[in-house]
Amino acid sequence: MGIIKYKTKQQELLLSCFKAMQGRHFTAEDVSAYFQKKNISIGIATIYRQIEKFVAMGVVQKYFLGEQNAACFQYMGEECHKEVSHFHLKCEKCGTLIHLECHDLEQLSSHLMAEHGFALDPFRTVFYGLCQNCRLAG
Amino acid sequence: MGIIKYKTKQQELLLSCFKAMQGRHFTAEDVSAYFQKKNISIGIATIYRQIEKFVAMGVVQKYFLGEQNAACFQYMGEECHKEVSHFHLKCEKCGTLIHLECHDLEQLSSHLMAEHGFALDPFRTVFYGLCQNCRLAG
DNA sequence: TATAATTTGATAACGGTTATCAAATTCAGA
DNA sequence: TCTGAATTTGATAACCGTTATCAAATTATA
Repeated sequence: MGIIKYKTKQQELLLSCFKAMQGRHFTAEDVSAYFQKKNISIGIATIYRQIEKFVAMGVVQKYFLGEQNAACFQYMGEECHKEVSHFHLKCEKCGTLIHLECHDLEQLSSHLMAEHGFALDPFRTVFYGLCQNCRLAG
Repeated sequence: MGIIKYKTKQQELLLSCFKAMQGRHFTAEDVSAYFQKKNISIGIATIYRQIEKFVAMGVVQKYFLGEQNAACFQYMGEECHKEVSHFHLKCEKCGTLIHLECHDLEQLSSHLMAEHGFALDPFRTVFYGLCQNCRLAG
């Protein structure tokens, strides 16, 4: 008996939405808007509740992108992809979120573990700073 | 003409509170409680406003510690310490915040700049993961 | 089916933070 | 040291993302 005990059509709807947004980040509000555009009625509480269940199962990843921003989610595909490691850079100026798959950055994990005994969680860690555009613009 | 145009006693009070909390992190609520305990009346809006001014001046550093937690601040001392670079590790399990001054980590900044054009802001970036204690405790 | 367990959804509530705005304070010049 | 303009204060309303509430609807089980 997993986290989901009863299958509902809302869960199916959510999965279809996640697939439509595969590869992209989305907020609970994005999901709500997606269904409104399709004239499908689904309560915001249900969206939050179900997303959390998918997160608990590893089907959806949750990101905490600082300040009082809305939580950000991403569909991880049918199977669990907990092992795929990519990092996030967030521009403090324009707010752009950059996905970064860089092997050099795995050195970081190794270093933190070897020297500081710290097991980095790349899913939750966000690097803040200035993106190239904003930096050059001024 | 800097950020603070008129000197007020509330600013002095806040500075005295910051000094009393030197080295420790605190929330706006902590500051409010500090003054309540001393029977000093100061509005919560003023606390938030003034802290933001000190943050803008670099006298106080602001940290975003994930989820819907309150923002965390730290007094940086009399002078600006914008150049001193230390990183933060936050344990997802026990919540401990570890200050890390490690030169190897400056490689990270260099790498992000050189390879990805990204100017890392170490004050705002928090590394999430598991601290040694929690990792070994399982 | 009938029943119990669970989910849904409208909406109230929550918590940290920001906006509002009249009153108080600060500063500059006379 | 008064006067007036600029700024800050503080009580409180508003905001926004999220969670709690709870009766009604849905789902699984017998």
